[in-house]
Amino acid sequence: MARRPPTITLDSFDLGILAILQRDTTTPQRVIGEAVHLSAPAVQRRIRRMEEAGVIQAHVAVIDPALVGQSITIFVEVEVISETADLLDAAKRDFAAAPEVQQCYYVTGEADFVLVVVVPSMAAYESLTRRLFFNNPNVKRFRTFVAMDRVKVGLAVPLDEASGGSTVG
Amino acid sequence: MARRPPTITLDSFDLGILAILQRDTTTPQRVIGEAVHLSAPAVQRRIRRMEEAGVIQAHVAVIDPALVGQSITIFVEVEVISETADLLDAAKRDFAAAPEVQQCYYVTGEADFVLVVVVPSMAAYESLTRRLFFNNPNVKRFRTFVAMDRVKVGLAVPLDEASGGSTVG
DNA sequence: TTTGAAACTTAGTGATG
DNA sequence: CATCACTAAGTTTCAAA
Repeated sequence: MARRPPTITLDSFDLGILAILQRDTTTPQRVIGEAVHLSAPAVQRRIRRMEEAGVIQAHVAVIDPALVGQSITIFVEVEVISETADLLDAAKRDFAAAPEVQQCYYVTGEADFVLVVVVPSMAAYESLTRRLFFNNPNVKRFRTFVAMDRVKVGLAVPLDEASGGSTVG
Repeated sequence: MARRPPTITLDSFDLGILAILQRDTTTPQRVIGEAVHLSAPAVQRRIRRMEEAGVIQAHVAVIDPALVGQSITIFVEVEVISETADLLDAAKRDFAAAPEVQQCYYVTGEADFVLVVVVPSMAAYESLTRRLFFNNPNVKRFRTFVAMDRVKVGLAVPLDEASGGSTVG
């Protein structure tokens, strides 16, 4: 596991680099350098520094689920009965462990968890609900929202390059 | 824009390659080749083919929102008044255009849209709700779920390598 | 058709000023 | 931080299965 120093300061160069990388990691460092007015080695040093700091968590390929036979995206709100720490942790582990679960957030509000699920069929989803929800005595209820259109999908973070720099701990 | 042929067949080699790339795009083709028992050029040809087919949509860096000053992730359910095609399209365009909106799905069920929003503060979120929801006469109501824990975040698709191959149109 | 081996080209990396 | 030199990876070519 990568160590994460408690704090890191990002200047506008770093934010400019991030803005490019979160759209296309294959961009040559030389081209990035031209865009942010820096040499390629300088760009590389900043990228490595941000990787070590945990700002850049990974470089991944984005796959179209429909083209690999996983054509259904479902949104699930889950409400639990008991919110004791250990029961919550158990639920988190169960949800996160399922490969069909793309994303899982523990939230405030009328629900306790929100999941984004990708499955090949409704039958597969039904099977998943049995495994994750009906089999879990701590799940009070869940609501299903089937996606008819993936209007916008991604993990891109808004990088307001306007603000000079950001120091975060 | 990349053209997308109507159909493509993926064999177990392709699925093996995808399984690696959606976790780490920086893996050298030579290493991928060793993992799936193929030479580096063969791996490269298959990657390019999948890119052209749209199976691989992009290669992106995953950024920790908290470390770039965007520390709040919010989940929003939106219900609209009228579901005519043009009003829906307008809503889709508005939501997708906002950089704070990381993901947007048009869904069935009690809500019409589900959004994943990333903002630096609740004030910024309030401002966003004014812009996207209160200003839009077609938005009936919306419900907010603030994420207290990002249990699992990613776009990784379940690739059941077990199934020999998949043909999708 | 698709593969693997080798040559080639380009990008990533480290040293120096 | 930029320039240069070096290494390693990505890419093309081509012959064979």
